[in-house]
Amino acid sequence: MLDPAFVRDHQDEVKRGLKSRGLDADGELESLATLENRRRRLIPELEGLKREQNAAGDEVARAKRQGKDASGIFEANRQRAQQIRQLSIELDQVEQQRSGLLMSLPNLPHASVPIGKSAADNQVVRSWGEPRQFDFEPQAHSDLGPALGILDFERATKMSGARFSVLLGAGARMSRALIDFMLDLHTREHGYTEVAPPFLVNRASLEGTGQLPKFEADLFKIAGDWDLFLIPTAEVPLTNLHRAEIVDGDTLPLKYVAYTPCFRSEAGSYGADVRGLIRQHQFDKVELVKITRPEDSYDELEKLTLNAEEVLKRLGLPFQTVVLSTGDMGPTMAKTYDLEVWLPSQKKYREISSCSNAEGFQARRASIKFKTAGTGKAEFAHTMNGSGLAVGRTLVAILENYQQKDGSVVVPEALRPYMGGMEVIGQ
RNA sequence: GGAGAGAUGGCCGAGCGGUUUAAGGCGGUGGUCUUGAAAACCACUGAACCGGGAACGGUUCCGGGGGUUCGAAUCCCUCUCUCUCCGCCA
Repeated sequence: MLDPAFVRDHQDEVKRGLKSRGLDADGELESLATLENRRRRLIPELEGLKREQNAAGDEVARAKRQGKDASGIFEANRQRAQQIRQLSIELDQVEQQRSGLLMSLPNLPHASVPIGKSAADNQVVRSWGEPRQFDFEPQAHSDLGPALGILDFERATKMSGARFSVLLGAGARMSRALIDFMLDLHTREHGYTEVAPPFLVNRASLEGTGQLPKFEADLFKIAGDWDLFLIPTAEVPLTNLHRAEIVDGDTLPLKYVAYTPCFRSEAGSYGADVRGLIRQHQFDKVELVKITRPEDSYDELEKLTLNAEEVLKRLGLPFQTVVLSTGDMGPTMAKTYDLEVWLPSQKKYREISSCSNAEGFQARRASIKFKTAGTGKAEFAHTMNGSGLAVGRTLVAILENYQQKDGSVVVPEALRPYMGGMEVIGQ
């Protein structure tokens, strides 16, 4: 949610920001301004009446104490009470419409974000490593994996349907090793606190991070008399750790890392990606979340992005980091870096991590505030998150980048201690 | 799943229709005293919104929502959560 006071006082800036996302919200902003005015007329009126009501209550109490009859003022009180009821209903409606509009507006892009219409306008900010030159035609992971007996799509379809997968033997082992490796790196070297959160969350949590109310269709909801959803990312439980809290400013930045499975229904087909591990209804991810002071958030976003990049470096996987253009960014985010890993079979860099600063957008929806002892009042924090990394896609990248001519796969050195010293899969 | 008891400020805890502007205590902050500290004493001690340049003033908030009433922390309904006992269970 945008800051209502900022929207009220900076109409043009807000219009411009939303237009850069390709959204013409002039109509919404006008309605919002009207509601804002009505609200600010109603509140003082209502408060004045309540003040009178309080005074009248004292008067009755005083009279009763003195044994007098106070029923003479009851008629006036009754009329005022009726007026208060009516105004309250009116104010309620205004506030509901107002917050509905506010909740529907996306975040404003940060000034450093390139303006563009789509992913084509994203900009590469740096790259690392050189794509390997193969002296044979590299296979896709969706061929390599099944051939090695470590990946099985057909049996997954039998038990769960399309876009699920089964990992077997060294494949399952490598997935577990990757999770361990990533968690160790981020907790021991990057200072994040490991969290094991629930995989089911309520509606309020998803509203806090911005998945609801707009994107319910992308989520798996639990059947029966439950208002619970499978998490689409650990960003949801981690950011909601401090929902409706005022945290001690001295503890900032808060840094959390969690491994969780992620569940996304995302209807529709995506060509070749449907075949392999790239786009699944269920996938594993190690997620980084930070809650920071507003003035530190862009520094912290840079650090968080580097923390995610470090995983790829240690695994020896070539990648590039791109800053998303205004047209390609998610609606809750003010700035997003994607890490894209090299996939030899596609001869392309493909997204493996997304690191974003939501600024105060989620903090306002989820009411995450901080306050430093002695100095002033509670203030909304900034929140950010990034994959560190998507485990399934990392497995894909390893299989494809470390494959050998005979179809075996070398285990990256950094991962061997986590796999009982295994050096090669499939020999 | 069954039976029962609860939810009050940072924490504990009183209040059960109108001097509650939420008693009292603990904790915290500042001060007095002291060479310093402790103790004692004094003062202050949350959030949201509205008006205002600010100082400040006002309204709301006793788990959430709804109702009864001139008036609700207090009465009624409902939801959520917590605790105790029984059953089941990794």
